[in-house]
Amino acid sequence: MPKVGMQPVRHQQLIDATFRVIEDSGLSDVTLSSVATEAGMSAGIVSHYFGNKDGLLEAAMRQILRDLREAVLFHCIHARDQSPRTQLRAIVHGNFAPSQTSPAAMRSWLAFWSASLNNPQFKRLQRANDRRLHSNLAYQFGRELERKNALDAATGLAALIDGLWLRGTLAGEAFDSEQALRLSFDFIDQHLPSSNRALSASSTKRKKS
Amino acid sequence: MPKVGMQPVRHQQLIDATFRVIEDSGLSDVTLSSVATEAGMSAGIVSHYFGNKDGLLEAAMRQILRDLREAVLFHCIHARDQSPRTQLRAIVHGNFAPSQTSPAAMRSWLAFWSASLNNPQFKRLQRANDRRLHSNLAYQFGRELERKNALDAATGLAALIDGLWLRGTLAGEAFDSEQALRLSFDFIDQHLPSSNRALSASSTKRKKS
Amino acid sequence: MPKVGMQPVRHQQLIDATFRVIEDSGLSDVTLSSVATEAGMSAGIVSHYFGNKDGLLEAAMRQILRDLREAVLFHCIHARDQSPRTQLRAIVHGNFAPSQTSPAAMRSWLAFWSASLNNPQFKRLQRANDRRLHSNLAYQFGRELERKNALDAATGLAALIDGLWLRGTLAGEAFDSEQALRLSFDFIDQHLPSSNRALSASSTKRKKS
Amino acid sequence: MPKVGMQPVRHQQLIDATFRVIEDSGLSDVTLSSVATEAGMSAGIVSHYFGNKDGLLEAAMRQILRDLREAVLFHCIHARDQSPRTQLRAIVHGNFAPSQTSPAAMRSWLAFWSASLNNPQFKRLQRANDRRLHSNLAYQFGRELERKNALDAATGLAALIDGLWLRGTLAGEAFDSEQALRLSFDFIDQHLPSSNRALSASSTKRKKS
DNA sequence: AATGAATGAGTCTTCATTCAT
DNA sequence: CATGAATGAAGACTCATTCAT
Repeated sequence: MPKVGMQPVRHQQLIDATFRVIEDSGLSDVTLSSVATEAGMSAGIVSHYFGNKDGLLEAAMRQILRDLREAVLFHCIHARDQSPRTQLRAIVHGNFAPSQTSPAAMRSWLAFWSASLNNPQFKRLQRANDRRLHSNLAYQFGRELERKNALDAATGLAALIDGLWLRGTLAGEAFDSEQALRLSFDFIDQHLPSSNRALSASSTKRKKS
Repeated sequence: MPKVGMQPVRHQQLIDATFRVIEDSGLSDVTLSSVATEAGMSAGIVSHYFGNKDGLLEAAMRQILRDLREAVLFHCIHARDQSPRTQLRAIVHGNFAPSQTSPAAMRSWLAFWSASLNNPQFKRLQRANDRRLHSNLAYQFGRELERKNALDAATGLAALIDGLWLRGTLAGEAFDSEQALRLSFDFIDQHLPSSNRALSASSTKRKKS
Repeated sequence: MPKVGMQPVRHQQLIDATFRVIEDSGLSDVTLSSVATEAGMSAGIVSHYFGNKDGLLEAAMRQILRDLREAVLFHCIHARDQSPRTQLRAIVHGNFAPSQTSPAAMRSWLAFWSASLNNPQFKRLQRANDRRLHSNLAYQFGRELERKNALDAATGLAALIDGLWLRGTLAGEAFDSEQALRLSFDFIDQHLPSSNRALSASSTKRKKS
Repeated sequence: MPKVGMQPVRHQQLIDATFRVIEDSGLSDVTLSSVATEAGMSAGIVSHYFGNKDGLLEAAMRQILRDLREAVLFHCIHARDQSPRTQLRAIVHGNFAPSQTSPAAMRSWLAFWSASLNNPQFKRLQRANDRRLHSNLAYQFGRELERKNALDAATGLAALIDGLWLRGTLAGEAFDSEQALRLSFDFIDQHLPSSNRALSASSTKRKKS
């Protein structure tokens, strides 16, 4: 009973199953069988839809990247205003969206990063993503800072975001989004001209002497 | 040609070979054969010395962690003075030491991080390392800041270091130590009380309007 | 050429191949490759069907045990009458049935016995089999003898059967079923009350003095 | 410090170690390393003394056979008298001597039997042993019975002994020597002319009707 | 005499992939 | 469209054996 239009559905089901396997046992346990079983399908199905294992993994990585893009876009669109500070905060928010801080997502990101070091295709996808974040941040910082400083601020904030995310992932506990946001916002405030910084509640205080 | 006292030598040769394989082809290509071949020995030798593959990988990870500890320690000991700012800079310096930013080291770190998500032993080692960095930073910040702010500054700087390191690794080009140091030092200066910050040459400048 | 419903067929083919290998070269030469080759299949097939080597061996042992049960049952059902003497003879007959005295069967039994000393699963199967034989014998002897004597007779006959079987196996020549039956039947006659024994033609004769 | 005359000592130590390994983990775990470790020596020592693994195992089997011969001989020599019945009992006693019913001995016998099916050298040793038992028994029975009957009695008693021994071994509990002796003695009494049998205390009793 | 370092062949097991149905 | 049987290559691990010291 061949059904028409099953392709996109099956694709999605298999990709979702892949993430569940990654979450449960890591990338090294992603076998075509385990994914097929997790998806409730037969062993040969993955090759049928994705050609081979790499095809599946690439599709999974593209999914993750798309999720991130959409999360960032969503926060930027729904931001209170278009000011650099608000937009920067929105970008940060998108990067720490639940879809990115779930255990499955965190494990997958790390796995893909690791894989990207030796897989040209993964590397391409991952670098495009890196550059997009940096360029978005640089654009917003650039609206208030000199280009050189804006680039540094963007590099710093991008690193801070990734670092917070990485340490959160490796910590083994649920991701502390609140702290991540606070530290990122502080960084933004400290780099944007002081008029904005005044609004920040969490400026660093000197120790009582 | 069996010689006595070869154990430590062979250990080191095999661990070095492991890093070379990781650098060339990634953790997933670390095979007992590939390591043995790289080391110019026979296939059974790894099990002979490390019990099994996990034993080898654990030894390799311990090596990396030890290298990092020693790099940090070295910079702290040889720092100009004991001031928080100098010591913080020394810690940063250690984390970006050549032994940590070589392609082999960067790939290995990423591989071990990824593996630590599903390997309890790796996770333990990695978390101990994370905590050491954070506690070192918190101690130095704590000499000038209130405890709460010191902890936040430590978390932020640790994240910034890891993030710079991570993005440098993924960038696929030689690591830009100079930039990493500059951005980290800026972070330190911006969190330590202003008397010290005045010395910083790279303060953020407002865009010429 | 994947066909549906091959499972039971393949199972049997592989078990048969296992027995052939045991017959030809002993249990220690039962290799997944050797079995697969003997069965005309590929190396990975055994794991596919039996999970692992132990699964195959256990299936083979179960087969042997089932064959014995069926041989005994067959002789008991087709026995001339239900008298203890006839039924005991039937049990003996079943134990020396051709399916149990073929070289393949004899080697396999010995191999499994040996293995059962260190393999709990094998030991369980083998002990259940031992107990069944003993309890069957004890039941029949019990119809004519006091319980204590019946148990002793059962133990003795079971031992005699196994011993004849064992020595026949180790002798290296074709199993002498006729002798085994005669000696076993004598044992039965000597333990059942004399009214039955009178029928026996092979009573022990005193040496002519 | 090379010592003279160590050879026989080392030989014995290694053979003893072999039996301990067989007792603990079965013949399949007898590796040159495990034996050497058990003997407190180095890995290469077995090859040094026995040439190769088969040499060790053959020496071990010879030891077991010698132990049996000596146990039988001991009981025959120290028997009360030279009557066939007493001598047959002595032979039985020897076969169930502690040195033969220890767990180590039982496991070793079974292992060697199994191995003898495919190892010509083992088969030779084992068959010589079988024949010796049978011929000893046949000689004693032959002093009272016609040759044909004596041979049958010998075959039956040999089988009974081996069967009792085998079932005792497989039972997994400590060997019940008392029962084995009683059943064997009964067999002897039932085959020797009745004048001797009258002495037997355990004649089979008819069930109370 | 004795050690133990080193080798390399052999075995079990896993898996991506193919393909007849 | 979908299944799952079958293959065969590759990897981890074991172990008998050799041999320089």
